[in-house]
Amino acid sequence: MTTAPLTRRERLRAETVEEIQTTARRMLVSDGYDGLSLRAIARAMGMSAPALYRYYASREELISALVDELKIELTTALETVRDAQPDLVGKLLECSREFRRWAMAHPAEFTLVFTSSAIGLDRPREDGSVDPTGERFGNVFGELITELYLTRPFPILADDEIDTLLKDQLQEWNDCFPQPLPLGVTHAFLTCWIRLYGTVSMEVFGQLKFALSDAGPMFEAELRSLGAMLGFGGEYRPPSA
Amino acid sequence: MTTAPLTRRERLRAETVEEIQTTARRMLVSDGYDGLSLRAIARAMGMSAPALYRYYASREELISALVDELKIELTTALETVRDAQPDLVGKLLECSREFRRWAMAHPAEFTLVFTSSAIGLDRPREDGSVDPTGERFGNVFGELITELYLTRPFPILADDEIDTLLKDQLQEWNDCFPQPLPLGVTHAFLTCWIRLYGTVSMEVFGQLKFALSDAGPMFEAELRSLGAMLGFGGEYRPPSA
DNA sequence: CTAATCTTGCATACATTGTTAACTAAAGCA
DNA sequence: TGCTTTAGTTAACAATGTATGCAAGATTAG
Repeated sequence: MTTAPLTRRERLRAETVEEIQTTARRMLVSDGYDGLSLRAIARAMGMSAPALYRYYASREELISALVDELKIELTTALETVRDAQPDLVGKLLECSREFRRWAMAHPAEFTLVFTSSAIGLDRPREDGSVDPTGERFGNVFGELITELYLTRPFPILADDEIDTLLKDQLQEWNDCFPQPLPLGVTHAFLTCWIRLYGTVSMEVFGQLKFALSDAGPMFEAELRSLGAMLGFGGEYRPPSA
Repeated sequence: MTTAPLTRRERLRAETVEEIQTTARRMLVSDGYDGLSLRAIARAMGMSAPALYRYYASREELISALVDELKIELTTALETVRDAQPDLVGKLLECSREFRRWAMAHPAEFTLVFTSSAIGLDRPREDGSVDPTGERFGNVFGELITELYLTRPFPILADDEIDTLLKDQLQEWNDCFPQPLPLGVTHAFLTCWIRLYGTVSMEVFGQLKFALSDAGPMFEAELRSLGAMLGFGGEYRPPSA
């Protein structure tokens, strides 16, 4: 983007902001969401609490920034895994696995990010624009499904098999895409995403414990089933690790 | 259960407990989870905050009790809808819809109940027993799927199509059931539950807004698809209302 | 180089929270 | 009648988010 000839002050400020974020994250991980207090962060940094107000207007804003940073980290992890895979099927399988891997490795962070709306963060942006971080995250899977369909189309619902009300909404969303796609593809993407997100979030939130002690194999089974739905069932392969 | 000849004091106490719960719920709905403070509840009841400690050992315990009451309310709503439907397909469709309906009508309560593990409530019970409320809730759908399979079996995975690790876990869970079932049924139940819960929770948590302005039609599409998976695709019927 | 300004931090203060302790009055029971 | 249990009170403590005003350092203008 814009080449940044940082002045000395700006550099120090950026470093402080960075330290605040990492400290906040450390507190989140060690003490949970409740331990994520301004004063605790300041204390851990050897600062006074009001000093943090030089960097964030409120605790809420600080946490929002943290959420954003975590979303970016997760997205970057997905993109890295994607770019390391040679073929499309590998990209889809490994990105899905990386999503779960990240969630399981960072349950506190995952919980914060994906319940931020429930906590009251993630208020709709005042200027009505789209959250760019969220969009970049969504694009990882969106682009993969798109490319999959364009290069080796999988069976989808015909337009007249989709309920009218749903069709209108899918159409509206579709209109935001760079290239137009059959609505059935959009629908398939949503279904897949619901199952992927559902499985992972239920596991992290402990909502599968009633049935499964380790949801990993169930996740793989879902993945296999999703692969079949997307027409590459035969090319499913277990995780390399 | 046990016939309860309530003494006067016990009756008054029960009424107070009841009032605390309803007040707490009112605060939750009006002010969100953050507004759910001991002092606010006491204030709204015209009591002093420490008085609440005669009824609950801590704020956390009070909220846990509220979560439990809400779970019971939701489960009862599901059971009522189930018992009002004459046939099995109707029970399954309408129970699923009632789950979503309750969630949409009570988003604050739904969020509290289904993120309670994320908040740190729902700690495993000290005596290692199973949460009876959770079990009763799970049984609603569990029993319906069971009866569905027993009366009109749907296609399931054969045992040797299920990964060994997963099979072991399903078997272990299966052993808790009154009647033994093929593991494929258990697996189908989990898949369905993940999609049902996934769709509803994502809608309530605002995680589908990026694509859909009203997730109702998508929910119906999921329901139709689940019905097909369970062998009653042809008998799908739209909501009566 | 000096003086004005901007930035970053501090200590203090305030209202609010969960929780504990000490106390009081009423209810129930011998 | 007297003793115990219960349900409530007020006062206090520690911790939180946040607002204010001040001091010292960094940066910049003249």
